[in-house]
Amino acid sequence: MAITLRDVAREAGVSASAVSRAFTPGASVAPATLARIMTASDKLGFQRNRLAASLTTGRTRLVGIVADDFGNPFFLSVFDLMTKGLQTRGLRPLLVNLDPGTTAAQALGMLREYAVDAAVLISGTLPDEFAHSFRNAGLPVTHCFAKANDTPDVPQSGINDAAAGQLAAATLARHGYLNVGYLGGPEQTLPAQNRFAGFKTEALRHQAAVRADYAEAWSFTAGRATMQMMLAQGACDAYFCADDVLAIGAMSALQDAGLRVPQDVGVIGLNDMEMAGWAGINLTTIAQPIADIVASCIEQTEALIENPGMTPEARIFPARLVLRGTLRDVA
Amino acid sequence: MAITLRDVAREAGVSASAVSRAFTPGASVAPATLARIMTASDKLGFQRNRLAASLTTGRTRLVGIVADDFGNPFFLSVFDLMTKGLQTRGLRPLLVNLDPGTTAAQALGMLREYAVDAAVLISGTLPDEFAHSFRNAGLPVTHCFAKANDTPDVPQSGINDAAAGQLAAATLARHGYLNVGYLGGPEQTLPAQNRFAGFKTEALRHQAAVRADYAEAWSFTAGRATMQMMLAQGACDAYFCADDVLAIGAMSALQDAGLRVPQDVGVIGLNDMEMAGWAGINLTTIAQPIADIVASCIEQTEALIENPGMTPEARIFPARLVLRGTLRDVA
DNA sequence: ACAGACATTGCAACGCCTTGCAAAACCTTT
DNA sequence: AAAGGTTTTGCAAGGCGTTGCAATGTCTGT
Repeated sequence: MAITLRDVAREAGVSASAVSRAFTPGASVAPATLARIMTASDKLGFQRNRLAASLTTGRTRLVGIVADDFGNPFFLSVFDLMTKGLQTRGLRPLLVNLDPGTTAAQALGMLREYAVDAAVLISGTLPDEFAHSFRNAGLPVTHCFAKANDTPDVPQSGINDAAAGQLAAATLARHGYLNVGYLGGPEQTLPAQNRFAGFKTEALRHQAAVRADYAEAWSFTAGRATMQMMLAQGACDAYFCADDVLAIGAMSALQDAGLRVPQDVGVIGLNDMEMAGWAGINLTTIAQPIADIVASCIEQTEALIENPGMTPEARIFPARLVLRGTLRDVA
Repeated sequence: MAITLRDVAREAGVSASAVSRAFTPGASVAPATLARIMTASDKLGFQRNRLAASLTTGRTRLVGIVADDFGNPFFLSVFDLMTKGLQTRGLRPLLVNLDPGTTAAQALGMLREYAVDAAVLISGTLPDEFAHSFRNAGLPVTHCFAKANDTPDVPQSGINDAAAGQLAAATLARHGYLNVGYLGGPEQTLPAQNRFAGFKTEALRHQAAVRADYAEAWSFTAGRATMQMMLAQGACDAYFCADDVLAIGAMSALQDAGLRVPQDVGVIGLNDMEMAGWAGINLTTIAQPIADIVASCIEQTEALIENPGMTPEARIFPARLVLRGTLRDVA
């Protein structure tokens, strides 16, 4: 059916090895032979089968992308950057979309079945177990948007969540808010915890009163519902929402409660997803440098494939304040 | 390095064929043997290499997902459904993210290199050339959210864009709008054209005045900019925006111009993406039944893999009106 | 207990490509 | 023109599974 190496070899009057070498950068082929092979190959429409090649090379150039949150638009840009980034390096993304029931072992099975060269975890909410069990199985794995430990056991790239929380608190303090609330994502997720930790200590340093609540999910609806609950117990001056979608949901609850942002209440988000900049939302937020993070993660993945023994490093990128219209002016 | 069939065979004291058959549903293996093999396999942590298998079976169970719009949040749900749907059928999505420069031939190459069993095109804006050249190369291909011809040359699933446009026009008429505008996506894309065609004829049937403009992209910013232009030439009573993101952008422009929705101007979108239902947006829109469309497309893909000669069919799904708060009440 | 039917198993070849090795071809150099 | 050094090339084995075929084993009915 499909055209094989041998078809091309026959057509060009050379051996199969010659053809193989013609398609292997750096292999030794005489220019004239190369030309003949290329002509034959083009004529026949040959495309070498990377998977057959992988049998001997042990490399598929397939990278497993494992993700569990296709609900948050933030990740759309991440997938875009990630897939394009991999592609330009000649790597191909194989998607594994975890639904809540999927175990680490199952996910690992899906990846091993296709002999991926590496896996990258895209998620702030995936339990460590995934990274662990992949690594224990000898599968190179990196973590993108991870919790960012100092001594991680797999390479990771992301922001320092605690520092981002701290930045949020400092910003609110600078704008004169002294009674502040934290609206996190699901409590058992690391980012929700770490962002709060940084937020809290910094807020306390400014003598602010702090309260916290956690949404059921990183979603508009959950953010809105949680803010409604928080309001029932009295409003704060300002809220730090651990994610922009959460913040947008929260603002919708504030509006319904007749509170104006920023006149009555201040709001600051995190992620700086595209929507945060839309007129009508105009959310002040803390930006993750996602292009840098994704690029770094790809680099780490490539490095890890080359050298699986490499000691894992946490690459921390600076979060940046993006001032828009949801905080009152500095006094 | 990795555990192979033969390792398991040795451990279980059987031949390699036996092990292969143990993992092939429907093959003939004695229960006792099967049990021994499974024990050995579990003990060793064997995972069969589908890619090696594909060499002889000619099937990789890999499906290429080719998409070109990672900007529109609408597609996030589509990817979610598509990848999960494929996974549950034991198919694995290999992503090809087209950037504007990528040619059909390049995309085809990426897919053939990995011997995908089929490709599914997810996009309303991809030129026909992609479907054509894939099919000509003998690669089974289906089109999801396609223009939906009556006699397509590849299987496709989607709504009837013209009918959706018609529904929009009829809805606006029912709500008493007689001076209506159409805000489409890029003019050269089929959905933008077809939605307008249906919209226009139906609007004219109701004696409405119709005007149209096309945005540069299917994005908030483009929708907003286009609406600003349209307003400069005098406002209509109501607008049909060919996509929800466009509609949200348009509403932001309307608001800036001091026009209230729905009191001064009506807006109706298309897609019913999650965000359309958010409090604060509350967009009246026309829903695509995306779960059905995606499921149908997966079915078609499987069918096409089984039987590549199958005559392609266009499966058209009904678009449905979702009434929210951006049209004034029916008189 | 035996012929016949059927289920189970192993052998060996095959799928497509890569690669170590040795032979062949080509250049230099003297 | 021969020796010696480089490049190029082909051979053959190998990677991991599948599968047609023939051989073996098991069970049925009589």
